[in-house]
Amino acid sequence: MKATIERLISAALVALPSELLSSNANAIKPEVERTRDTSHGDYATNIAMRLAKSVRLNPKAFAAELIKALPEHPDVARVEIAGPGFINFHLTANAYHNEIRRVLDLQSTYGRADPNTRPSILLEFVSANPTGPLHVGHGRHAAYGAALGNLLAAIGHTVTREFYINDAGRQVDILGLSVWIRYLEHFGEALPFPANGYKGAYLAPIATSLAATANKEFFRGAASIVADLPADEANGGDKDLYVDALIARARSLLGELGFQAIVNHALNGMLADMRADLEAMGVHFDKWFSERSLTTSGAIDSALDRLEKSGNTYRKDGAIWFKATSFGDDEDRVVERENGIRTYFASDIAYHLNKRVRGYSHLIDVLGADHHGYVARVRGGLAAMGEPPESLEVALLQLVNLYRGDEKVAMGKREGNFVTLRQLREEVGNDACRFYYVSRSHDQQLDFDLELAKRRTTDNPVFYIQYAHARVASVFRQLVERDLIHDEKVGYGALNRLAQDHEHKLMVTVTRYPEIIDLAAATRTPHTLVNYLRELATDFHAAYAAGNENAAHRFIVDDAELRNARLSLVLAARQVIRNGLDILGVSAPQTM
RNA sequence: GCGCCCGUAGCUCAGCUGGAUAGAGUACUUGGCUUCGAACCAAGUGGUCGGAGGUUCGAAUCCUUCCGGGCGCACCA
Repeated sequence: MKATIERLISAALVALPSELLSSNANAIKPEVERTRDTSHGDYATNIAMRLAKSVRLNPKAFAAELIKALPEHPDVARVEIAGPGFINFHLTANAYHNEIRRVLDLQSTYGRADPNTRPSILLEFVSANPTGPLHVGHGRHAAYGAALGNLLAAIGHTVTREFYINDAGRQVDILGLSVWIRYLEHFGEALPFPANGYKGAYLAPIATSLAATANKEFFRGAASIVADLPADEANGGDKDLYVDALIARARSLLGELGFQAIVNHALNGMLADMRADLEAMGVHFDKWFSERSLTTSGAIDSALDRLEKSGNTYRKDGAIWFKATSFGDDEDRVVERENGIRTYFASDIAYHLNKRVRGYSHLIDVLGADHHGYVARVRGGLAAMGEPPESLEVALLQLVNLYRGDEKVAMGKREGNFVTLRQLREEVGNDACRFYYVSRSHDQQLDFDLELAKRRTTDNPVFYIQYAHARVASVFRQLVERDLIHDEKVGYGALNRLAQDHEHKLMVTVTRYPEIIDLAAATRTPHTLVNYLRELATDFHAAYAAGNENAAHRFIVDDAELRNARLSLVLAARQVIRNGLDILGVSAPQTM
């Protein structure tokens, strides 16, 4: 409907008398928005106020000219000038009836553009380190990323959802070491747990499965392992030196292959757990991309090559530096250390180059707000390698604070006392979880109240919306009980019988859905959709309650035309609620 | 010190990339179930949009500055 108005205005702009014609009339995209106040009609545009100056006319006079040039359209009942120069469009009732019929015809595709009508997007999110289970912070990334992916797909992008596995580097070695120690304990060989190791209980099952598959293949005596090692933190030493020495000892005792086998076992165990966790949350990834593969495939080599060939690297203090300052970063960055080992940043730019090489024109990274400093660096890397830096878009998500009522739940990752995503989902349920995470703007810190999320009452919006859906289902159950059926043909033809204010309001809100999807996708704000669904549920509940005030306003009435028309409207509302919840990854229940 | 995010009703937050009289939920006050689910609805109370300047037809929104809160500023990932 909005597109229709936009087209009419565009047509009027080029049809204006020549002295009023803007030189770039074809390029001007009219801004059309829903009116907030029904007395202002259905849609309004501010175009006359925007353009008046350039044609040296006051906005109202220009608006009058524009209206003269406006083509006729059956959906438009009348057009008028209001306020400082707004042009207000009043639509016919039939325009809305047609849109309701479209909802019912298109069903789950209502509000969706044709697939592949926009550029392909690589959407990377979560990408948690595989050294610990997903926690509540990752949950926000999962829920946001999944919802954003659905929104982008809904407006016609082809979306590849990707999880970047940080399976290279020291942290992963420490993970393998930690599992190895637990494995040794399994066979009764105890050595003091390194201060820098991963102490969490979540490694126990992985160590147990290692023991089951490998038996004593990796068993070594504690004495031989700790012999001549520097002191750990507990004994007044340095925890980093100690853990690195311990890893080196493990490598020498087990051989590189042996140690790698343990690391891989640990990694696979952690990844399987994260994947299961995410799938249970309804968050699916199309690809799990290994950081290690960047080394083995030579992607890092070729990325650094490209940097060097473009003259954007130099050597200093034995290390290789990238001239990040030439591309807007605060300081230059090391890509290869003195010891010949590449930095994390090296694999990062290689990874983003790889995304481009794989053919994605647009890249979106969903990152924690604490990574904001990293954006300029990676963009700079892309630019230095000859890729457009603006092809990388970054959505920064603010922190999640967990509350139980008024009490903040303390979380420390090192201590291993953080609440996992799995615990959260089990406690509050998946729907409340998915909904809550995306209910606030992503650049706002999120206070996740466990008590509120669990509450099955009106102050919990997820149930409020789901209840609207279940209520429609209940109406149709009632219909069956009364031996009636919904005659869609009659309903389609009788939509003009919907004369009540609350019916009209509901109809208007239902038809806003495609505009909301466009907006939420364009601004990367799933919470826009959340707010809309709440409004839609409100309008539905109001229409429903009208029947409690006055039986003549019920959906199921004796008058067959009216009944079927109302049922059609209610069905359209249900469809839109369902489509919206589907994008958010929240279920639309028939009963509650 | 530099960078990013935030500051809107008692509380939690929206505010459609600058529009018309700033909105929801919650809390509080009041009213509404003998047939479609009251897990609901209706009405009311509640605002210096952190402060001060500026940009223009028009600012909660953009710019500058100050105040307050959060997060970053590695040859860690």
